[in-house]
Amino acid sequence: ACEDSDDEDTPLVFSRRKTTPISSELKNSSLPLRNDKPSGKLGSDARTLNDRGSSPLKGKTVSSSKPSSSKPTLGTQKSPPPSSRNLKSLLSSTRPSPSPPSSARPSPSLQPLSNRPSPPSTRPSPSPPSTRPSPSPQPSSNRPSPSPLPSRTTHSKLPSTNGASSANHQLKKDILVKGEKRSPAAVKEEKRAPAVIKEEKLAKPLGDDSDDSDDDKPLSTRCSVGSQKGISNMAEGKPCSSDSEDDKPLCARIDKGRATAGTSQTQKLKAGSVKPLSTKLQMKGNSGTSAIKHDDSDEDKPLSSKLQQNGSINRETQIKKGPVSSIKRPSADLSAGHSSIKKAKLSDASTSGKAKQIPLKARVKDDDDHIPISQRLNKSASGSKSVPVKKITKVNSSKLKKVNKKSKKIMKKSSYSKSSKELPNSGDGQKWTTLVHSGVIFPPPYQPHGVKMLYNGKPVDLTPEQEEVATMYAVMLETDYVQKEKFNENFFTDWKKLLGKNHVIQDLSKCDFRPIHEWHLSEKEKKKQMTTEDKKALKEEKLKLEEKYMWAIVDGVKEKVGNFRVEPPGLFRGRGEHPKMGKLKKRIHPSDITINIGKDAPIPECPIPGQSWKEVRHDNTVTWLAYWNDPINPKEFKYVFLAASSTLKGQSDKEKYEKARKLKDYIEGIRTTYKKNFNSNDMTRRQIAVATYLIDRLALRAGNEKDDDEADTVGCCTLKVENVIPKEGCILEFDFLGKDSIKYYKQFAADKDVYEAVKKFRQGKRDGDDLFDKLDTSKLNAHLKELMPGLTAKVFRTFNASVTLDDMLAKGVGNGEVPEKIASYQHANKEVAIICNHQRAVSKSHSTQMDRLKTKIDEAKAELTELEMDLTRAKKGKPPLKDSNGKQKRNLTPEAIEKKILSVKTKIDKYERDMKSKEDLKEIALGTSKINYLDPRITVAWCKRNEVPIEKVKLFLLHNFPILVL
DNA sequence: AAAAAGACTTGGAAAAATTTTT
DNA sequence: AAAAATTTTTCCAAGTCTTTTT
Repeated sequence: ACEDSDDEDTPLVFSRRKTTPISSELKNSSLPLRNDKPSGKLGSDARTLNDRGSSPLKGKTVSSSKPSSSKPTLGTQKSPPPSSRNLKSLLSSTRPSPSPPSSARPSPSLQPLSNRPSPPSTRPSPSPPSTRPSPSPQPSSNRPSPSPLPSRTTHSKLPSTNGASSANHQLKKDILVKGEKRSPAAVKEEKRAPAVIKEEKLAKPLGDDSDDSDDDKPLSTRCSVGSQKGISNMAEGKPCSSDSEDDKPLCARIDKGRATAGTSQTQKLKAGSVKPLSTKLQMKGNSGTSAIKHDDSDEDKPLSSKLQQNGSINRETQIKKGPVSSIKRPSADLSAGHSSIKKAKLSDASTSGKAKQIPLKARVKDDDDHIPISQRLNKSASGSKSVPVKKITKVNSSKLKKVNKKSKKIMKKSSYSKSSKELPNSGDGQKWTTLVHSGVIFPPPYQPHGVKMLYNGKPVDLTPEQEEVATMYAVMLETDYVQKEKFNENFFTDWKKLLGKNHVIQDLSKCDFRPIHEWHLSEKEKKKQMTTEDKKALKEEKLKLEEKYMWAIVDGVKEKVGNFRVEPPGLFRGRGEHPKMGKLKKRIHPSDITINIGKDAPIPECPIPGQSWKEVRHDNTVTWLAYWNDPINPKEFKYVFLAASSTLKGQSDKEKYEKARKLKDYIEGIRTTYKKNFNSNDMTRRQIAVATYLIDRLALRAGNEKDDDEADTVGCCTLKVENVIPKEGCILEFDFLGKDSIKYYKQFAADKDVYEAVKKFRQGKRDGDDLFDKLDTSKLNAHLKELMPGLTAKVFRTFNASVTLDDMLAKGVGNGEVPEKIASYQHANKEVAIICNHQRAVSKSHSTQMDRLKTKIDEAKAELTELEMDLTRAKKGKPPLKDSNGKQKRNLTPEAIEKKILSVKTKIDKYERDMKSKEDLKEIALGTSKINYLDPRITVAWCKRNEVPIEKVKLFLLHNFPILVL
């Protein structure tokens, strides 16, 4: 009975496709495709627009993507933009709850605990705050010698507050639909939908069903329930976890104590913080108000329930508002418009939006496709300009309807059977039925520049091949790589092969690449100096050349291709201490490339005359369009896939989030299970239990085995004895290099049993030995799969992210203005990034920028002082003093001066906030979590609840949210 | 069962595009 | 107009996890 989720999804998917075909001018247009654009990919759309794109079609000028976000007044007040509606409907919950969004929900407040001042990071490590991957040697991981200090910056970030409890979620409640009108057709569609939803509900294990039901129920009920729950949860939350003890207080304390001076904030401990998810989850299950079955269930479970609800809701809404949805989806809209109808803009003002006129090419021509999402959103928000928007009319709706129906049916059938996995592809793993694309594009051949490098101070003649490689090195002269021995060694080895044994160049240290480097710089400068027009012309030319490679037609739908450019030759830039850094990555030729394409599709012509593809396949069980063997690691492949905005990717993305949601229903049982095994006599079981615990609580990666010819990094299963140090008070200190050689440092207050188990696992081993000697990822995942179908270690990361996001957002934003709300969203995003340990190097200009802000604040403060003086004098009827330049200022009334004072104060506050947030985020990377971890549905629901236009949350512009869109 | 293949997702940094400030 | 700051894309490396082979 799990399948429900699928059902939900389905509709969406279909809708996209339905979106109707747009005729894009692209060559492909002839085909029967629909277009991609609207459909699913928001992000893509945006890009398209910007880029060049695609073409514009009917002349509408599409406003470029940007416009939307920026300036225009927020869309909030105005009638909700179409897009928003859609989203809302989707996410939001179900029904049109009459209640006003915000008001209804229970206040999230509750957790007194949380405030812990997060102490500055403590970490003992003297590590210089400098950025991370400093080449500094400290391979803690391997050797026996325990690594001294973490060289890189580590950040252990603790989430300061813990979100442990958090209120529950009121997502559902929030959802309101603003009154948009739906087209009749839409309505009809809606009706159908319901059935599907119900089914889904049933399927879920725990309380899912209830969720749905809840939706239906009256708001009031829900609300009350929700609030109660919230409370209960809170209470429960703490208690339940033994963690609670450890977590917060201790950790915090500890951290502080140990805190090292250097990097501060980031590295705080996080024990407490980590947990949130779990606690929440647990709470749910337990939550008290049992009386109301359904309701409770929904509300009780914070995340899961919410999510589920959302999902279900979304569907419903969507369905109901068929029209609306169509609107949202760019595609749909587009489609409609495209063919015949491109009437004017939508009726609503919103749609009209002012399009910014972006010089971007993309929109220029065809636009339909591209415009979609972003625009819509934007438009509504921004004012209205007259941009012609396509209207979605009956036609669309009708089309949509049809499609939906079909889709629904299909979905049901297929998805039904299997609950979890393969929604998209019908059973056998088939990924597509027809696939048409143009292959790949190759980098231009090398153009010798003739600039001579020096050897022993004398110019050296090089053949073009030799010069090409020398240039690759010369270009990297300002990077850290050239300081690394391994890099130089590998480079010289490969270059020497080209030079030949008896070449004059025998020693890299006698080589002087600066002439070539300078040439490179001047070329760069030249480019920079080109006039805008020339640049534009150049770009267009490139676009024209690449245009046909940018699209593929999958099952009749035009989709964007991700990386159709074959990687150019270069020197391998591995991360961390990669043994292969500096090796020559040789040029890829057509004879290295295998193409995958539909059986009936024309085989792409090989772009290089006289050469041919290595192979052409017609494998519809995979999604790649082409691949070649990685020259650095011949056993591995480089694939050409569709862009993230494609339906195919969107689908799997959705499945990913769906799986995380499902985990909520199982998490309690899983936790109970592993706790039981913490003391198991069976060492393998015990290790699995502890590893699962760490993955659950700390969101660690699985940790597959690695070869010796890769950088030495670890994940959970490959943790070494030296990476986990038991400290006083049940504290475990984690210190290791994870993916991309990013340092992970955290002091974590573990369960007593886990703490003891770790000590036991360490016994009799040396620093470099595996902590979990009886474990590897396949065993761990095999075990997880027994607990929940489809469960693997990485699902916990997504799950943790969802719980954290949900929790943080549930805390509420008060009644601040939109910018404040956005800040709270960003804060939530930051917590997720912290949990996932997503870090970035501090930018070189960081300190400069901070200084600059500081100066501004000082200036503003000086101004404030002066104004206050003027005010005092004005009240006494005296004229203001002269300003710093000795000029006489105008006489102002006290009221006017007070007004000025207020504005200066506001300005100061803003600067201070900016400064704080900049400092807080200097080493945290938000991008990855935004793109890969934040469930768009949660974001959309939050936006609705808080009346924040989603375009304000950049997330949406970035990717496809097919999901949301659903 | 374990190693090798294969296919796809996740990540940080660099580059490019935009926007804001000077 | 130029420079600086920011945001968005691109690039491609580095993981995860599944499937196939040995």
